[in-house]
Amino acid sequence: MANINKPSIPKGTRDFSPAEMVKRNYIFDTIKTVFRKYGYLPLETPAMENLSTLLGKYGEEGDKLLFRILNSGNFLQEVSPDDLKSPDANRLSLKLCEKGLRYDLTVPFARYVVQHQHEIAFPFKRYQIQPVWRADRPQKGRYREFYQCDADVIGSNSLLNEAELIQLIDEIFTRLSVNVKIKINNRKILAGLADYVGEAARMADITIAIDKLDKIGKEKVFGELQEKGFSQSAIDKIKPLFELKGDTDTRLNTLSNFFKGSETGLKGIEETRMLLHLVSKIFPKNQVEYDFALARGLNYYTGTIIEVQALDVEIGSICGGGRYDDLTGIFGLPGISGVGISFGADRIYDVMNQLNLFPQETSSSSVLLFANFGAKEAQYCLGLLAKLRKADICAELYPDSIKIGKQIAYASERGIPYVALLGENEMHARQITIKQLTTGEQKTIADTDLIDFLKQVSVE
RNA sequence: GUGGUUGUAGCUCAGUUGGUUAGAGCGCCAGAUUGUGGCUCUGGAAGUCGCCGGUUCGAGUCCGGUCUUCCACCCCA
Repeated sequence: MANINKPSIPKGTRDFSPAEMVKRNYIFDTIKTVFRKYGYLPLETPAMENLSTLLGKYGEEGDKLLFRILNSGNFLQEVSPDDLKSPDANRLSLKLCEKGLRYDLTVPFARYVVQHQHEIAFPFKRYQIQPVWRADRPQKGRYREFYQCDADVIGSNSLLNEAELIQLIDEIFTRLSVNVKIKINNRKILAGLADYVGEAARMADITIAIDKLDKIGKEKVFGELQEKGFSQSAIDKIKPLFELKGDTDTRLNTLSNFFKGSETGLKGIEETRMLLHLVSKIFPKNQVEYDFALARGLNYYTGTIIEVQALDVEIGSICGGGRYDDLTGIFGLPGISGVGISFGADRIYDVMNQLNLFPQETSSSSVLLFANFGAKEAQYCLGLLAKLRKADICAELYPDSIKIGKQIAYASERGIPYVALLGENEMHARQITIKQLTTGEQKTIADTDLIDFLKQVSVE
């Protein structure tokens, strides 16, 4: 084993083995099936986008996490000595790179909608399942390449869309047997809050701090607000809002008293009430609740925000989304409202793996392996194999004529349940000896009965 | 991006204050069994101790750098 260079993959990326792919595809297939059922159409966009499409859409933090692609050819052409001396690395990178890997699926989708606006029938419902890349520092459940499964509807203001998405979330997690809590909130309420404390311009800081409530507790949230320079009087005004008690109606009513002066805040409360009402009509199997502290980082959300949490495993959110009123405005098409959600397939995988929720499936699809007894016998098997395949039975022939024991061990390892032993004796008698690997049982049948035998066996 | 952490055989891990040829279990390969996997027995292969450099007569062990792993921040799926 003289390895010149140990092979490896970049930090935060993964290989998926066949066994893992079977499980991953189970998740993707479930999600896709439900997306289609609700009328969402497939869409794919390139792995790379122009940096101008991506920059500035995810906040300052997000810009840092974009993977940039070095220009081809003489990429130093545009660079001046001043650029190299400048402490602003970003300035240099803009001259070296004009493309970047996509950071999420929503922004490329917005780009697509604007670019193809004349071909699209609005409201446009699309789903998209593709990897995205972030130059984040990896941790458990956090990768630099991971898949997002998005469903968005753009070109409609109706809260029916939000309700439908919640129904869709509910159905997908029910199908996957993952117990979840679906939390909703509204950015307008958070804007109302910022309004209320007289810091309307600093809503982002407030929401980021509030988002941590679950994790660090309210004292630390106040501490963080203080650190960020909010006045004590502003913080004192926020405090009572953290003490909201009672059911959702009561809490929303209390809030609306606070927000009397804020039109936006009241609108948010109204929307939330309406959405909860609509959701009550679809009888979700999972819990749907209003969460005042839900904020979500992405700053393009303007209305409803949604986040889904697994109940039985400690992990970040496994699905999230919301309404963005003007995402396409940046690309020159203002006034089009959209709402969408994104499933984090990798985290869903982790959750299901920990809870053992994947259905039992063999990693091999073949039910039968013909052992290879030699050139003559192997050729004889080809005919039988062709018949099996014509009958849509997955079967294969071991390609090399090695020890039978090895071939059986191979089938066993592959999870193939039956091995056909067809040597000279069987060949002349037009028979097949079939060994079932789970039990070790073995019996000889006429070769004309093979298809019936396998069909019967696969029904069991 | 900040602070910490990890790396020894395919895998999980030992390896004493720096001292000969770096070990174990599992796995792998071969044979016992030339047409029968799992069990058993016998034998075997496999490691530039993450990488680069330094200190030393001597480094898996100490120091620096770098990459990787995981964790807490930041942020997020």
